[in-house]
This record gives sequence, structure tokens and C-alpha cells, in this order.
Amino acid sequence: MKQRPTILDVAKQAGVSKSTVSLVLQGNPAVKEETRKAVRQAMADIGYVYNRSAATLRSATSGLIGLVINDLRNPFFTEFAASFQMALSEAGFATVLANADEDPALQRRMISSLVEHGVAGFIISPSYGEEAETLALLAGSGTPTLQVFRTLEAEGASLPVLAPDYLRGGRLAAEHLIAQGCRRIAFLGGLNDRPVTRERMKGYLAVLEEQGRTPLVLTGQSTRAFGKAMAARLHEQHPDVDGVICFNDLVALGVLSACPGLGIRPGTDLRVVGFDDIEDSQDSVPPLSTISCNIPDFATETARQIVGWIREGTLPPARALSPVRLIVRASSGGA
Amino acid sequence: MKQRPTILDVAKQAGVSKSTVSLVLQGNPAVKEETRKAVRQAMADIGYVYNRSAATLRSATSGLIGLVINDLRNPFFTEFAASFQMALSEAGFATVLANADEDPALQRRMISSLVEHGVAGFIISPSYGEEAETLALLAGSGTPTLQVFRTLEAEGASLPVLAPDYLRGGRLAAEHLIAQGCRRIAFLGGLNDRPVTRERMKGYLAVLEEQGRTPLVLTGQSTRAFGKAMAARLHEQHPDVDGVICFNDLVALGVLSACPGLGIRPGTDLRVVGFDDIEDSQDSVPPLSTISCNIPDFATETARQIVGWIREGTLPPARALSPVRLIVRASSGGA
DNA sequence: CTGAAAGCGCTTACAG
DNA sequence: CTGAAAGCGCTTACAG
Repeated sequence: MKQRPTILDVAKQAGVSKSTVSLVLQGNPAVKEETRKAVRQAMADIGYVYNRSAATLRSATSGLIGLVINDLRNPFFTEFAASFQMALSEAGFATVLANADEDPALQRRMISSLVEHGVAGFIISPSYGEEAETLALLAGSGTPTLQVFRTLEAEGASLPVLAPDYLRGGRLAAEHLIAQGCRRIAFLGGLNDRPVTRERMKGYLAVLEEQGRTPLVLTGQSTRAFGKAMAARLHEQHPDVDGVICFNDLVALGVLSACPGLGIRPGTDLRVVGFDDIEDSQDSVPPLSTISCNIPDFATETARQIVGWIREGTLPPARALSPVRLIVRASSGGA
Repeated sequence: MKQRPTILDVAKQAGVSKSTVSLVLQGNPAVKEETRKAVRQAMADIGYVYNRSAATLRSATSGLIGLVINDLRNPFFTEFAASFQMALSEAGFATVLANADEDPALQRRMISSLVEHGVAGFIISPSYGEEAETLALLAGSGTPTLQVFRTLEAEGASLPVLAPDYLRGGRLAAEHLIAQGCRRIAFLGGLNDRPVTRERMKGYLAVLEEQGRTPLVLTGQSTRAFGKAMAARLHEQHPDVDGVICFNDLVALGVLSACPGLGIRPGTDLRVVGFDDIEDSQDSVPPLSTISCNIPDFATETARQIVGWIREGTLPPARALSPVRLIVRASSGGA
């Protein structure tokens, strides 16, 4: 089995120097159209495959971007990963994936490994913990790094963040339930000390305060199981609650699934709004009203920012918020 | 900003030659423990980072494995991707991700790109279409490639496959429903011409035939929406059906969610079994009986096979089946 | 617009 | 066990 052809073989075949082949490869406009064609033909003829490792070594920039996700099993992040990967491949970059599984030590090891692979940039939806070490590692590598969804901060150190406007989402949900005539609105799910939970809750709390109403907050896991449990608890302990805003769609779907068994009519007795607009939310019974973070657009914007940073050196804003919108379906009695 | 240290800097710092540093890097046992320690210390002191691009170029083997998935938005594949990535990182490989989105042309472009990046191996859950070209591309690159879940075949050409024993899963589901006392059992969902659908259905058909019963097959999309629609249709047109085996959990969850509205008691009037054991299936109302493909183990085995192929040259079996098992929950009236 | 030369940071024989 | 030399396949100035 013969070894792979190199640009030297291409040059020989096309009757030019290997510099010329390299220029064609890089799309340099200085090369005559005719020459360019001849070179491309030669490549096709001998089955040339570009060797990016060599290019990376010489030019010190790879076409790889590291995507480090705290929990890839969560459909919300998966959808982001899928969209991001596709947007990036259109820009000529490949995505190297790492699932940190909410484990900061694992996260650090994976970031180290990706640095060795010479990724040109990082997109990180961080796992909490060991923030100082992780930020130092990233800063030390000098690799452009954009945080998404969540933020890691340590004294002085921080990295640009792109996140959906969670606070506004919380507001939209609360305002919607009030407009629907709800009298008592609860907030369910989300771990209490997490920034994301606090943001979503803050929007809800602000609206209730403006209206002079008393909030009811039951934080906890962000799972269907927690939603089911809380539906029962509300039914028993807070029967006056007629509207709930859930930390995410999973919690909301849990609430909905528990309703029939409790004799609650969702969308009438209890109006439910989720957060994230995951795919399942369209197909629940009843379909779930939710706050959409517009993941495909968010992923495209993320790709645009990191590519701009790498290629043009455009530093993203320190903290950018992406738009969210309310999607009204039957679970909140809408339409 | 000073540029990154190289093994030459490490050698200087440690007072050895750069060859020695390289040997330490590769864990070569020929180096004295004392020297090894000194080298490691020197690396830590000057903040050395291994440059894999250089190593890849010289040794012609990268630590990258390409994972090409037909539909990364499907939670079943996501869970596989997450598990696989983690198993692989333990073996010292990074995973480069590509979502082909069921588009064979996109799939080809992504494989090409991954070949340029010099991936040491491919794991592909293929999108159907352009099989001959895709197989030729893979064969031409000479990269070890293992297919998972699905199979691409063209005359003569084929690649090793690792897949769950779908046929056995279909059998297990059918036998279970019969043991539960079902009289008339239908098979729902899955595109009719797909090999995976055919396998799952074949197990079901075999059992029904052995029992001298008449099958009822309603193939179609593999979505919750299709499941909901079919529940209504069965209710109207085939009220005698008291057991259904669904192509996957999504279809089954759709069926379950439609039951309350139709006045059907799932697990009693209608026993439902799904396929895949996705996470949501534990939390549905009622919890869903299903055939588990044991994705974490499957991912570990996939990693083991591709790493063995790359490192030891152990060619995987042409077609290996991984075990499946029935998980009985309330939707089939079990327990 | 094209060619000859050097070098990116490693690994790989090959001597000692 | 360690050192000097060559080379992986590109890109990058630098002449012409």
C-alpha cells in the first residue's frame, strides 16, 4: 500500500512548485485561474488528501474548536451541541467534544487534553467547581474561550459569556400567567444556589413584587421526577396555587404528567409554563407553554463569535444576552 | 508574550537531551526513574504543553477518533455519544464529533474533513444514502472504521458492525406481552424499509407466528406525535388490540400520553412496550416497559473495539450483536 | 505570479 | 540508558 500523496506529488503531477500548490490550497488569489485548475485536477487525479496536522504544526493554528459541555445527556445541551457543530463545520472548523458530566476535575483534564490537541478556541458550558484552577488553565493556554449558558468566575479572572436572557424569560412567564388570570403563582425547581436558577427566579420575583403578590418558591432538582413530586405537594399543601413557572421543561413535564392522577386539569385548574422549549414540549399532554432560548440561533451566534475572535481577533462582549421568547401553548390555557 | 516551551526547553531545564524528554513523554521504560522525575519536574516548572500536532505529523497517528452520528438530536444517540466520549477519553483519545443530520451528502463532507484532520479511527452510525461513495471514501482513507446501530452496505464493500440484538428485543417484547395475557398485539412505528425496523419487527413476527396469531403492523415515523396518532387509530379501528410493541420509546410515550384522553387505561386495557430505554421512560405515566440496549455498556464496548483495532490491529468481528434486555414497568402491567 | 530554502515540534532509527 | 541527525508535510518569508 503506497503512502499518501503530499503536495510535492501534486506539484510534480501539475508541473508547478510545491509553493504554488500550497497557495492554491489556501485560496490565495495571486494564483492564475488556469494554474489553479491544473493543480486541482492533479489533486483529484492522484487522490491527494490535505494533511491538517502538518499545516497546524507550521502555522500554529488548528481548525479544531473544543466544545466542553457540563451535561451532554441533557437534551437542551445536546441540541446546542448539534446545532453548533453544524454551524461551525460551515465555517470550516471541526468540533472536538468533551462531556464533563458536571465533574470539575474531569472538566480540567479534558480541557488540558484539548489544549494539547491545539484547539483554536473553546466553547464552554462549565461545570461548577475548581473555578480558579480552570480559569488559570484556560488563561495560561491563551486560547480564545467563550462561556455559554453558565458563568465561571474567580477573583479578577473571567471570560466572555453569551447566555440567554434568563431574567427576561422569568418576567415573560410571570407576566403571561398574570394576564391569564392566575391568582397565586409558584416557581418550581432549579438548584437554589445556582446562578441560572437565580436569574430565572429573579424575573419571576420582580413581577410578583411589582404586583404586590406573595411569591412561593420550591427549588430542587431539575427533573421530571421532581416536577411530579412537587405537583402532589402543591395539591396538598398549597391548593390555592393556580399557576406555576418551572425552572425548566423537564420539571414542567413532570408536573403535567402528574396532573391527571391528582384530578387537576392542566391549563385550567393549574396553568404551567416551562423553560427551554425542548422538543418534547410540543408533544406533551397538553402541549407545554415555555420560554424558548432559540437554541439554533444561539448556536449560530456562538459560532460567529468564536470564529470572529479566532480569525479577526474580535473579542466578544464581556457579557452578552441573547433574546428569549414566550411560546404559548395549551398548558397555560393560551390560544 | 513568550511562545510555548518545547521539549528542547524541557531538555535544557532538566539537563538531558531532547530524545530523553520524548522517551519520557511516551512512557518508555528504558528511562531511569530518577531521570523521569527530573524531566517531569522540569515540564511542570516551565509550563510545558505537549504539542500533539507535531507528534501526529511525525508518527502519522493522531489521538483523535471521529464520531459520525446520523441524528444527534435523538436522545438515544446523544446518550451513546456522551458515554462513548467518556470511555474514549479514558483510553487517551479525544472525540471529534459530526452530526450528519440524516443527510448523506453532509455525511460525506464531514467524513472528508475528519480524514484531513487525520483521525485514527471512525465510529459511524450512518445516514442512509450514497452508500457506495461513502464506503469508498472510508476504504480509500484506510482508516479503521466501525459501524454502530445501523449498517451501510454496497456490493462487495462493507465494514464491521456492532449493533444491539434488535431481533431478540422484538422477541422479548412479544413474549412478555403474551405472558401478560394479551390477545392481540400490534407493532407500531419505524419506517418500513429500514433495516432496524425490519429487525425489531422480525422478532415480533416470529413470536406471533409461533403462536399462530395474526400480526398487525402500523409502521411510520418514530416520534411521539406518531404514537399519539396511532393510539387514536387503534382505539377506533382496532379496539381488540390489547398490547403494542413500539419501534422506540418515543412512539410508546406518545401512545401513553394519548391514553387518558381516549379513556384507555395503559397497563390494563392496553399494555405498551417501547424500545431503547431512554431516560424519559422511567418517568412517564405510567412508567414505560421497554427493551434496553444498555447504551453505556454498548459505548464502552465500541470504544474497546476501535481502540483495539487502532493499537493492536485487532479487526472487530464483521457483525457483532450486543445483548438487550426487557425492562418491565407498569405500562405493560408488570410487577 | 513561481521557485528554493528554512522551520514548526515532535519521533525515529542509529550510534555510543 | 543518552545524544546527534534526519524527517513527517505543510507554510512562510524572500528572491526572482
